Amino acid sequence: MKQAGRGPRERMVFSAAQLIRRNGVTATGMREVAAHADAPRGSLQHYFPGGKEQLVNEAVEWAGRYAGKRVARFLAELEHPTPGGLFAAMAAQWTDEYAADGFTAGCPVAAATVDCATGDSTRQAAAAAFAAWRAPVAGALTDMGVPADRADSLATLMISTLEGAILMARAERDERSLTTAVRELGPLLDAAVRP
Amino acid sequence: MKQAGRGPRERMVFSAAQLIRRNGVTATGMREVAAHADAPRGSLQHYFPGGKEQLVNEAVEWAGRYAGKRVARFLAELEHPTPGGLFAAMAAQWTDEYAADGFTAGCPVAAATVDCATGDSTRQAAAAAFAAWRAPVAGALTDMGVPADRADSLATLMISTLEGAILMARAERDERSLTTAVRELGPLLDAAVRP
DNA sequence: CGGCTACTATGACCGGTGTCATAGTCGATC
DNA sequence: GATCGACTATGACACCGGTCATAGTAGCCG
Repeated sequence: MKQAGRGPRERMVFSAAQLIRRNGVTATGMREVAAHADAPRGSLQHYFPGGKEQLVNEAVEWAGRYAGKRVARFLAELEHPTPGGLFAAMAAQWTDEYAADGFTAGCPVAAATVDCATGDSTRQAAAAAFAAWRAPVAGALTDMGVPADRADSLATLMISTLEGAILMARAERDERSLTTAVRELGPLLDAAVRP
Repeated sequence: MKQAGRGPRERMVFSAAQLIRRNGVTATGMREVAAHADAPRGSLQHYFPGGKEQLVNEAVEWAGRYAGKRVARFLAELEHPTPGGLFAAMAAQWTDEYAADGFTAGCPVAAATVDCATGDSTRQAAAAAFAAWRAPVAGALTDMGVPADRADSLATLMISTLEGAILMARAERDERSLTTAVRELGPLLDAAVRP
C-alpha cells in the first residue's frame, strides 16, 4: 500500500490501521504508531484529543472506506463481472498479499471487533466499517442481475466467508482456506443472477 | 457453560479461554484469569511455568477440542443429519448465546489468531484448534454422503463462514449475519450429498 | 515588531503488566 | 513427630502503557 505523501494526521491513521491489523488493538501502542508514521509523538494529542480510542476508531473507519472503494476497482478490472468473479477478486487481494509479504496481517476491522478493550465506540466503528463495505458489494450484485432481496444477503455471506477465511489462513499460514472459499462459493454466487 | 468442579488448573484454562474470547489476548491479564477462576495467584507460576504464553496456548487448544467434541453432540441431536442441518446447529449455538448473554464474546481461537502479540506458538495452537474442529466436521460430512474430496473443502468453508459471521454479528450486535449464512449456505451444503 | 495560532518536543505521572523470589501452609509418608 | 513434596501467599521488580503538563518552535497576520 501507499505510504507517506499525505499529511501527518492521515499517515498516523494509516499506520494505526497497519499496526492494528498486524498485532491487534491492545498490543498497538500510541508511541509505536507515531514512530511508524514518522510523526512526532506530540502530534498525537494534538490531532487526536480523544486519545487512543479516537485514533483506533478513525483507523477502523478508514479501513471500511478503503474496502468499499476497493470494490469499485475490482469491478472495473473485470471484463465480464459476475458475483463469483468479484468474490474471487476480493480474495485474490489477500492471497496476493500473503504470497508477497507473508501471513503477518489480517483485517483491521476484525482485529478491532475481537480486541474490544476500548469502549463501545470502537465496536460501532467496526459495524460502520462493515456497512461501508457491504453496501457497494450488494450494489454490485444487483447491477449484475441478482434480485434485490438476495443481494444484501449474499454480500453479507461474501464478507463473512472472506473474513473467516482470512482468519484461518493466518492461523494456518496457508491460503488454502481462501482458495477453497472461492472455489466452493463461486458457483453459488453466480447461480444467483436472475436468468 | 459449566464452571467449577474441576481442579484449579483446568478452571484457570477455562477462565482464560472465557476472558480471551471476551476481551482478546493482550487485554487479558494473568491476575484477572486467576481471579475469574477463583484460583490463587501463586498457582499460576506453579501450573504454568511457561508463563502467559503457555496458559493462552492451552486455552486455545482447549477451545479447539471443545468445538470438535461439540460436533458429535450436534449430530446426535439431529434426527435426519444433513450438512445444512449440522451447519445450522453450529450457528444456533452462537445465536442462542447471543440471545441469552448479549454479544459480549466471540471465538477464542479467532481472538488468539488476531491478537498474536505472543510468540508463534500461539499461532500454531490456533492452527491446531482449527484442525481439531475441522476434522470431525469433515468426517460427519462424509458420513452423510458427501464425496471425500469435497468434505474437507466444505468443512473449511463452514468454519470460515461461521467465524466470519460470528465476527460480524458481534460488531453489529445483530445475529443477522449468522442466520443469513445458514439460509444461504444450507442448500449448497445439502446439495453436496452424493445422490 | 508583537501577538496569535498551529504544531512540536519532552518529561513526568500513575496504573497495570508479566515475572521472579521468598516464605508459608498443608498433607501424606516414613 | 520429622521430612519432603505439592501447592499457596505475598511482595517486589522492572517495564511499558496512555495521558497530562509544560515549554518550545514556526509561520502567518496585523
